[in-house]
Amino acid sequence: MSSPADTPADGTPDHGTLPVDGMPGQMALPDEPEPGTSASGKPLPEATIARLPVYLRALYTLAERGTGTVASDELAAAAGVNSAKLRKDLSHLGSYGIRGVGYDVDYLVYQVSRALGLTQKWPVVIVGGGNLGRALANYGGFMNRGFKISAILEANEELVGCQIGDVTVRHVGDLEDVVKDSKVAIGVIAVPAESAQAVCDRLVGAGVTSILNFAPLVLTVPDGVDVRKVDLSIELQILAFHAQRRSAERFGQVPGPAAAVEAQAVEA
Amino acid sequence: MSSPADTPADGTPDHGTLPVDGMPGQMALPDEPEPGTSASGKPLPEATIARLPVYLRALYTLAERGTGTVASDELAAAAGVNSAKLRKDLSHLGSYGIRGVGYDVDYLVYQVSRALGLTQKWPVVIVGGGNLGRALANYGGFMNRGFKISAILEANEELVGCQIGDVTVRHVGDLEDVVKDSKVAIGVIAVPAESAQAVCDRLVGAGVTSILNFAPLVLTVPDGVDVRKVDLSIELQILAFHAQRRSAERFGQVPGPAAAVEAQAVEA
DNA sequence: CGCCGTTTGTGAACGAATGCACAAAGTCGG
DNA sequence: CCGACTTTGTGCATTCGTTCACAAACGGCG
Repeated sequence: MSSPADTPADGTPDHGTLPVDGMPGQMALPDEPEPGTSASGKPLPEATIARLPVYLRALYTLAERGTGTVASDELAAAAGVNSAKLRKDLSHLGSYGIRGVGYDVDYLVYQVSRALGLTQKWPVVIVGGGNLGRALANYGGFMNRGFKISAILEANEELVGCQIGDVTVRHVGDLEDVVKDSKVAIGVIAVPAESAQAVCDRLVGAGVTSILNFAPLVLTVPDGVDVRKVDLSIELQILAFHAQRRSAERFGQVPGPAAAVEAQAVEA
Repeated sequence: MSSPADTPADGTPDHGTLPVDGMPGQMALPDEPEPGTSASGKPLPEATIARLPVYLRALYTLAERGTGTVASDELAAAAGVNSAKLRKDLSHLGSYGIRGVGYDVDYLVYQVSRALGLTQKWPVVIVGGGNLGRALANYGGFMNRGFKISAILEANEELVGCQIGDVTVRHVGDLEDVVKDSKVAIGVIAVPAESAQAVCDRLVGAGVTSILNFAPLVLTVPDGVDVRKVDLSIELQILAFHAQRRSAERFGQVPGPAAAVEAQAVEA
């Protein structure tokens, strides 16, 4: 826990050549807050947690570009948020910036990763080897940082045995074995809505406590299981709402999709 | 409020055979609020807008099951939210429930659809014919309600000409033509991060004002263009955070993915 | 060594969203 | 026609999140 032996950026910080993955060499910290709690002992605000991955991605991009330190303004711009918000978010993790200078990129990558629990690789099982499952498996550089695909499972016999990335598709019957053998705690559901609840039940039964659901339905799970959903069409519908709203402002009355474009074309 | 000529469920409601698509027969309304504004003239809360698609999906499910009316409790349960929240959300659209009874399902489907601007079909162009683009095109019943895929565009010559669902993949060079010809107002970016900004610029240049971005980077757009992003890995990272937090509660110290499952197995 | 410009971290004001609890408004049975 | 029961719609208190604005802290320079 303690052992404040070395400073964050130890003596000669080797910016430029950076170990983008894993924690930098010997970065034991002054005092690190408990996982999941802010520096003050209070739990991290949910809104902050949701933004940390965005910051992390921006930080990786900066790191790859060789940026050693970054000010909150720049990082905020790269992440697409307000700089005050960014500073408050980061302050919940601890005081990891240097006044008058900014944040050490590598150091912050490590701190944010640690806060999110990504210093180790979580084994993940993807159920569903269709287009969506394949897209997920190939999400590449970002899926792989902090996660490892233990298996891709599929009911369709024809797909079993296929290679997706460096993972071979196995039959969904192996679900329980995979979860047990690889100590999988996170399951991803990428199957049609009809079979989603059944898959969910099996995942939970096998011991999975975190589920990411891509199927368009509300899953029922027992207490203690964490479900998050990603709906590919909800965001589209929100866009439609705003588009309608914008075009309704130009005209007096109800617009319709086509009118939206005409209005836009007229003004351009 | 005014002109109570026809009740929502007119005389003999033909529940069971329902025109799931489109607005029910002759449901002219007492007074409909402007698109994008609540019944009181104030704009709809953003949080409400984000939940309307969820309600809509739950309503469609109920409608297919032949449910004629539904109480806020049931609908809330089906949508996975608090019933008070649901009622408040719906009240922003207008007073479309019947006290002591509940909501007429078909009628509410129409009202929510109208609020979201889904009474007409928005033409959408999907850029990227990879796994993700295909998954989107096949999202089926929910992608199609309120949206119509004008084209799927792809740079890889080998994929051009393929059939995805009932749409033929065209070359990305046709982007401007497609947008112009079909009066597309919504573009979906499903290409690798490297080319996403370039695609975005072309979409905006062609007149698209709403963009749904699946590429893992922050897009830069001029004012007046609405961008929403869906990041397949962010939700996973949030799950990792909570999983870490849960397992940290059981033990005293920093856990790691494997420990999480062990803890879970022990208690089960 | 002390001053100056810069940038963080945060208290405080504001605004948005949630959830409670209940009156108003409807149905249904008698 | 009335009274009991059900369910909506909403005022209110509270919690959560955002934004402002500034003091405290840092590096660098003369």
